[in-house]
Amino acid sequence: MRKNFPMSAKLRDVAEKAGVSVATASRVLSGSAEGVRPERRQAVVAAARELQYVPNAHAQALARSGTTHIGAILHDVSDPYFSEIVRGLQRAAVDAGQLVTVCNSYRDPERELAYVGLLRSQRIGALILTGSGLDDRSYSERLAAQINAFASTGGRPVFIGRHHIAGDAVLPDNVGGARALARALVTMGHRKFAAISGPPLLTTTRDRLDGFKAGLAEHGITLDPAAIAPGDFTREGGMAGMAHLLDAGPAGYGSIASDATCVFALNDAMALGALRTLRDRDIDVPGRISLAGFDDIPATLDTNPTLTTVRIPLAEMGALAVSLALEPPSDELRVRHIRSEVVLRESTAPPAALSR
Amino acid sequence: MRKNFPMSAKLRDVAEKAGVSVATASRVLSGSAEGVRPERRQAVVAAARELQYVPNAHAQALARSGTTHIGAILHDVSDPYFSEIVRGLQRAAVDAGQLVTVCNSYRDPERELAYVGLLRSQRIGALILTGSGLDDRSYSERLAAQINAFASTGGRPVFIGRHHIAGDAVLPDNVGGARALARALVTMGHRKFAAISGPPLLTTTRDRLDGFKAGLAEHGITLDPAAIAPGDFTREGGMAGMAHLLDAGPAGYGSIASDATCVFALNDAMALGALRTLRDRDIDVPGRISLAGFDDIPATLDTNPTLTTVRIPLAEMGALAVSLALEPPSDELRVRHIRSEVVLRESTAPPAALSR
DNA sequence: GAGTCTGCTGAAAGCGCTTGCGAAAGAACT
DNA sequence: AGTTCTTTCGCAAGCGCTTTCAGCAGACTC
Repeated sequence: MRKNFPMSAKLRDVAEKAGVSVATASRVLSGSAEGVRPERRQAVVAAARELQYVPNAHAQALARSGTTHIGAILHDVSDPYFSEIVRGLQRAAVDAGQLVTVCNSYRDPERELAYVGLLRSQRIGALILTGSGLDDRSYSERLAAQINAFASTGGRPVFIGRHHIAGDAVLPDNVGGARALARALVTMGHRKFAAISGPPLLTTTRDRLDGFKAGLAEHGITLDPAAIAPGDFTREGGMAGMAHLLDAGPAGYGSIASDATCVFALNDAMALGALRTLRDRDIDVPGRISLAGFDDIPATLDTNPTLTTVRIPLAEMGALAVSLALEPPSDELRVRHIRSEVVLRESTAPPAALSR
Repeated sequence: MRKNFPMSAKLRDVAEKAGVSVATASRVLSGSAEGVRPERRQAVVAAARELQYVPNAHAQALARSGTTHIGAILHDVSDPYFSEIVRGLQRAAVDAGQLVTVCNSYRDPERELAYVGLLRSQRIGALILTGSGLDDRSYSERLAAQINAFASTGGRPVFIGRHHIAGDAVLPDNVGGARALARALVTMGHRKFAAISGPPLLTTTRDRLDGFKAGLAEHGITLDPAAIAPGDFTREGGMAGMAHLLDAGPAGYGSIASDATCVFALNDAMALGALRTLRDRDIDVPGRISLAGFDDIPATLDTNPTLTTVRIPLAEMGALAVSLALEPPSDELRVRHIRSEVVLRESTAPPAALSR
């Protein structure tokens, strides 16, 4: 494709026009050499400008065997959680003169694996894998194989928010954050909880749920398994999850909502959905029921009531991942643990009837 | 950098292991040839798998002089407006087997120009420029030069939502949408309006403002220039803009809010911010004042009240841009006009005191 | 003024892959 | 068995750039 086009000027053209050899031209244009007489230097620069010369990055990559490209694989850029991360990634990457290729895996393991291959073939210098890891044997093994191969050829894999297979990692404190949230909620007066969970196989789901349970357990409270609605980390999932809690309720329990005074949605997107369902049914938040999310995506400030959540510094994590990727590799894997922080807002309040 | 690493397997290794020539290996691995005996074919495939062979995309790009990479330059991926577009872009690109490199320009013309160069040097096949164009002479000219050079070497530039310099374009109907919105608002009963504008140099700002004014004009209403607060298309800008309207008010007019019954924020992000300011001051929306935005980003559904806005199919526009970029080039520039649609939600209602 | 350095340059060898072209090896015909 | 087609392959020439290495001035020694 795109053949027989007046191919853009190449280094040779510049060299000819400047009356020097390609070697010299390369030296001045790629900056690597000071050892070129000023006059020629200028001649080359002038010729390059005149010809609108743009170096062929592929040729350069081939010749130098290395690129200035970073690959990032994540669930979906338009999901605020990831787009915040990407923002941090981008910023740090640009500062380091790197370009970023982002790929949406839509949480499809196969697609993710395919992207790893594609990105590897682009000879990216670093690969950043974001999003909860999947707790699946076959997948993990295949991914590990790819990652190892990548790393063994000098590539730098970095994981964000997921169990790291063979690379540095930036991990938010899901367990601790959820536990702290549970504590805060109990302190507020809540005793009966319900939750909207995430995809069962995601490690994030497990960590947050476990942390939350642990926090409750500290106060001798248990989370009834029947009060855990399935969810998928999307807004729609949150809507459905809340509806599930409200309608079906666990067999024999009647509606959960008439029982629980506080619902923990495992991420903000679902909390947003849950809030919508609640509003649609005219259920007062936090009057009748308190609601908390996790992540602290920007939208949590625009809801009414504003959403209580656990803040994790998404953009910073992205930036941190890039800097890890760009640091010279070390012998042992580096893991950066990121503190999470409970942010109490309007969507949670002491249970209305403090009777109990 | 990253030298002396056990470089990953190359085609030659695969060929040797399979006992064939690189030419043959290339043929089977790159699929371009059916003319290879099945047995050898399999031998090559097997060898490739065994060696974990990953083709070097740079070498391929160089040899074929062409890539399967699309570049996209936009304001900021984490801005919902753009992340929706990117989502559409990504989807369409993947379907076409293309990778996408996204670059955040942060609306900085210099950065944008620099990215065009960088992306060109990556020999991307298509370049998608998103976000409002800047109404600046020098910038336009330099960009046009770059774009023309790109196009003249077979590259396919496509513009989304901005005046196209020299490439196909996907344009939302900003003028028409804003006009329709104005009509709807007037029909609802409003007579006095205020607006929160965008960056003055952006064409989008002008189009939306002009459209809105035109809509009002149809009913003999004019928008007092003093009732137009400056804005910057961000949430914070919206907060400030609304505060400006509320506090400062135009000299001699007293507070705009005590006058206008409806505020049009030129995009949803600002509308969100405006809503926040309104809530902070306990000003009822739409009871005391109606509010409308533009774009219909997902977050408009999560506010309370939900936001009246003008819907433009962001994701579709992204996808459309990719398909334009991938179609064989035509002689004349193709321009796809995208219909926008007024979506009335809870944030607008007839003015409380229909006295007037 | 012969011998050494230093500083610039250019020739040329790749980087890993694709592909046009001719050769080899069968297949199909007299 | 000798010819003529087809297939199927491998050779080798790039793709555009970087970088080593050796060459050649001119600047320095003594």
